[in-house]
Amino acid sequence: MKRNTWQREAVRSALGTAEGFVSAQSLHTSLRAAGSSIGLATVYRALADLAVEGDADALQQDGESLFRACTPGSHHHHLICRNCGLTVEIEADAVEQWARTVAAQHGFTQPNHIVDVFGLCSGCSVATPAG
Amino acid sequence: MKRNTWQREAVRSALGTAEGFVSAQSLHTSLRAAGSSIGLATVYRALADLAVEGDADALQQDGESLFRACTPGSHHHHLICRNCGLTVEIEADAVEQWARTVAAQHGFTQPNHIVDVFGLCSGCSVATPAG
DNA sequence: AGCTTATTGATAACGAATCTCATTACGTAT
DNA sequence: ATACGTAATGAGATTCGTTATCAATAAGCT
Repeated sequence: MKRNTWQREAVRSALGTAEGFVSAQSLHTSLRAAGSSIGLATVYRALADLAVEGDADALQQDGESLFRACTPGSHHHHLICRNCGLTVEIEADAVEQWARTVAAQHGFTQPNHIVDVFGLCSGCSVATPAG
Repeated sequence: MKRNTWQREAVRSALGTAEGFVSAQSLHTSLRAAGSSIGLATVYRALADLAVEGDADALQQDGESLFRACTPGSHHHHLICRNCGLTVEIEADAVEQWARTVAAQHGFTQPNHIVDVFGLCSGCSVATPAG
């Protein structure tokens, strides 16, 4: 049976207040800095659960997994600022259909897809020269 | 100055003969099994170089980087079989434009994107029951 | 051939993520 | 309320992919 613990709620809450995608390690550091006694392994476990339940999105960058709270139940992708991590959820039916079509055209079944767009948000575009 | 070594060529060649995406570790193992004395660090370095030069594509899965030889100079994405690793290069101007448009709509500049489609190839679809 | 220095490779070091297992505490039954 | 079974926790050890170290090697130029 699945139990409700304050640790899970702390992770869920901390993930909700984070601006963009966060690593398990940095989330753990934040929680400890805020006075929590939560363990690192528990943060990893809670994040994995949230991702499975659909309450968090995950992406892999530089060999580490990053997580972010997301609106549950809806399939969407992300527009992420390379500089500050600001993230916008985007829906794209056109891309969903394109993925299905391309897969079918090559005889592939049960298609999945990974679609993420990175860039510099308007604020960081001003602060950072092009290059 | 950049130098040409038989090690680089061995990695390039081994990557070219691989069916789908391969990890640095497995590529190293293959090369050693074939009698080469190449070192693991060199394989990592060569793969990183190939990726930078645009002669190899990279993707991250389960916390490890996978590489694959690709047609240089062309921007494209991949349709990858989850089961056997068979990979098809796909071009999609529509997706490129969509990514640029979405980024611009939200004030993002210098857009990048990660787009990969996973599924079961026709062969594996037959062999593997749905689910 | 000689020289400069980029490259190599064995190994150590690093870091993210997982495993271990004794302890804790959630949820239910009493 | 109290007791109980067991899921969950957490400190530390462990695994595993990747990178850094550094002496030895060899590529490319003169």
